[in-house]
Amino acid sequence: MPTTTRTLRPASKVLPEHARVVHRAMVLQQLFHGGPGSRADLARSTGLTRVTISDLVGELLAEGLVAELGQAHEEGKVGKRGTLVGLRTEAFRIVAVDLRDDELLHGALLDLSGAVVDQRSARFTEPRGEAALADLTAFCRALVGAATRPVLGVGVGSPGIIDAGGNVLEAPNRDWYDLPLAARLTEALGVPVHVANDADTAALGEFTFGGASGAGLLVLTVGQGVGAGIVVDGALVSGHGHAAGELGHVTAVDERDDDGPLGPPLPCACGRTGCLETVLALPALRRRVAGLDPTSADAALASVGRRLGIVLAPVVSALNLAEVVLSGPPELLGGPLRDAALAAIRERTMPVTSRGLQLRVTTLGEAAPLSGAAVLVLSGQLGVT
Amino acid sequence: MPTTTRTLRPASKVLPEHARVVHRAMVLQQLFHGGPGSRADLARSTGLTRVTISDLVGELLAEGLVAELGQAHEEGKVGKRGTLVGLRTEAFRIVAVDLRDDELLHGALLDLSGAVVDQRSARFTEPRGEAALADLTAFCRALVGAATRPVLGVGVGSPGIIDAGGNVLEAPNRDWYDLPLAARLTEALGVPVHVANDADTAALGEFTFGGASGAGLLVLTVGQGVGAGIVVDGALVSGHGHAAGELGHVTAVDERDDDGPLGPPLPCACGRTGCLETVLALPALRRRVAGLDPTSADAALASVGRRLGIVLAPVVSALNLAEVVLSGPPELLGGPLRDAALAAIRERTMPVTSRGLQLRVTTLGEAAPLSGAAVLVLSGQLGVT
DNA sequence: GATTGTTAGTGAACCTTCTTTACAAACTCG
DNA sequence: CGAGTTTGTAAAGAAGGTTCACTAACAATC
Repeated sequence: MPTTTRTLRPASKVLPEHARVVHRAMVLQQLFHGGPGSRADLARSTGLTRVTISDLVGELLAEGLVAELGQAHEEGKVGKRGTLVGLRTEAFRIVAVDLRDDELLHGALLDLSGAVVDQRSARFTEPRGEAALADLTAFCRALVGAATRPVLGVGVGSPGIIDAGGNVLEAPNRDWYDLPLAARLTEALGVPVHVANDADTAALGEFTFGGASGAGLLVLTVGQGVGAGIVVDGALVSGHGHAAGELGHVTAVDERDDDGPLGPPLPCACGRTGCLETVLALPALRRRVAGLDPTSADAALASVGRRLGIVLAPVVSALNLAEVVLSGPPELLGGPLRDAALAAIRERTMPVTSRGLQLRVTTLGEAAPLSGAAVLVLSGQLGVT
Repeated sequence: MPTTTRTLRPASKVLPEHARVVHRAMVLQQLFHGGPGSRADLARSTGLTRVTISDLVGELLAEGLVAELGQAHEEGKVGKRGTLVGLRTEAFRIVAVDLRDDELLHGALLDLSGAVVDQRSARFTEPRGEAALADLTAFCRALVGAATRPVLGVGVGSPGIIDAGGNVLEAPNRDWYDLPLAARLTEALGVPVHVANDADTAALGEFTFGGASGAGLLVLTVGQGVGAGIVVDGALVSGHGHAAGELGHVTAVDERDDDGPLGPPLPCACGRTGCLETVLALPALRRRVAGLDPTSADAALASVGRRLGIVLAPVVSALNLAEVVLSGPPELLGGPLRDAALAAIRERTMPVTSRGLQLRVTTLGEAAPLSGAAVLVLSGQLGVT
């Protein structure tokens, strides 16, 4: 009897063509992360036979997704040289859109390696409701039109609660409720569209391009608001109700913190007080350090970092995370804030938990949300992450 | 192009026989949860064809796992009556062992429905090291020998950090380090053995028998220590380093809580102070309420509940959990403690997070850890959860 | 009571995809 | 140059699913 993995609820049946999809994805995944290789190399790294790999590669060649790159040259190796096969990263384009900003639509064209080929922005005529959707559609259409190569798909990172099918359940910022955004855009553009929460796309971007281990990753996006995307055991956590990662409105400042360096809990847009967002969102951070001398500013940032660490400690412990990534301006998040957060986490969790923990600021910078949206497409269309 | 689910890293190849295993598990799963049904019923609920189901059922009949139970009788339905097929829950036994106690080994024989058929305990001659392993082996052997039906497997819930292969990475209470417990026991007993962390087995038990939704479940085990098992998106969270759920040693009481009803942070066995365990573990709870009149005792329990809620709030938010279950004595955990914890969580998280949240004490009672260990076997051997 | 329509279960033929086996081509090394 | 390796592909075989076709059993209706 085979030792099954500890994955419960298999849910849906398995057909030969599903196996094909999985194996295809494995080949693409290997080429994506491992770079070009011979068919024999692919066979070894995937565990499939050379025969099967030949067949799959033939299929991918026909679709134009991969190309033969000539002979492998390795000195001192006996035997026939393999034919290198590589992903044609330059032959396709991905459209990525970031909807986090209330005023500007941010978008980019990327190739399959995730490199940004073209980047542009547009102003919302109206950032809410059907008008916003119309703006978004036009923006996407323009990006798709600007592509000089076939477009593999469109990835959109949007604030709000979004299910796995790309339906926006609620996005107060855009006044969207129960909007089948992916379906609407797919229909309008004639191109596959994938939509996910902006923090989730950030997490995907970090997972794929940020060198994240994938064993347990939390990406905290710090902007107008605060959100989080979580990858556990190689999969995004969506949560019951698809609202996982809503860390921005967890209480971080108590009444009893009155006397502390942070001052009393501040009122939050959500109607409560002391939410993490009231101290960690960019406007709050900027306000807090404005006009302070460097030493005081550092102390102020550290006090925010400490509160962040206190909120994160239970999450890090519960999930035994390997990595926490702060996504936002490094000049605010990178220094004392990060250090204080990490110190607080270490202080408040077991060594076994904090021992392997990394806490760092994203290395992807500005492009992070767009890279993540691109991963949405890579994952959805090619099975590559 | 098929819309793949958002599961990243397919990892391993898919063969026809894997498909068979999955489909077999789907049939068993349906019979387990849905009770007996005709082959046609199974075809409808699994999505497989009647032909395939016939084939699979034939295989299961031959193995003795299922039996035909006569004709289905439904009034007012046209057509031939189906032959009911049901799991032979009485025909096999599962051995479940709970290693949480430092003095006693707890074990049981269960049938495939999870009902306890026989229950027994034994005293450790020595609860640590190789001696403890010898005790455990003998105890298991006795249970397996006592079974009057074929034993499907042995499930063990143990404290400590345990990987998916049943290797105990570290279990200080038993002085076990890097012990391949599942392999050792399998070899000694000649029966498949599955081992997991006690909190994880508790979570599995709750997931399977406690009517948990499965969309997001955290089971907090409160005993000598405090641990947690987490099921997210239908799978146990193991964590980088397999140490997920280590909530017992998250700081829950701060220095600044000195003046509060809980008093100053207490020293913890782990060397730090103010850990959740120092207020929530059973000894701590009992000590706190000892000799108090009911009103004061309730207040004391509520103050502990509040600290628990504060620790859980970030976790509940981050994972958008559907359900938190407290596993332990209901007389301590059920009343004011639970209420205060839930109140604290509601107070400190967004409505969208707390709205769908259930917080309750386990309904499985004493049998919870053993049921969970049994699920380990059901899951490992039959794919049923 | 015969007929009609529906449902259950199974056998036969076929499809897909993987594997095993076999082989030619290309390369290194002695 | 022969021996041994490695690559890539063709042909045959195995596993497990599906569709199609059929028989059996049953309710309802004429």
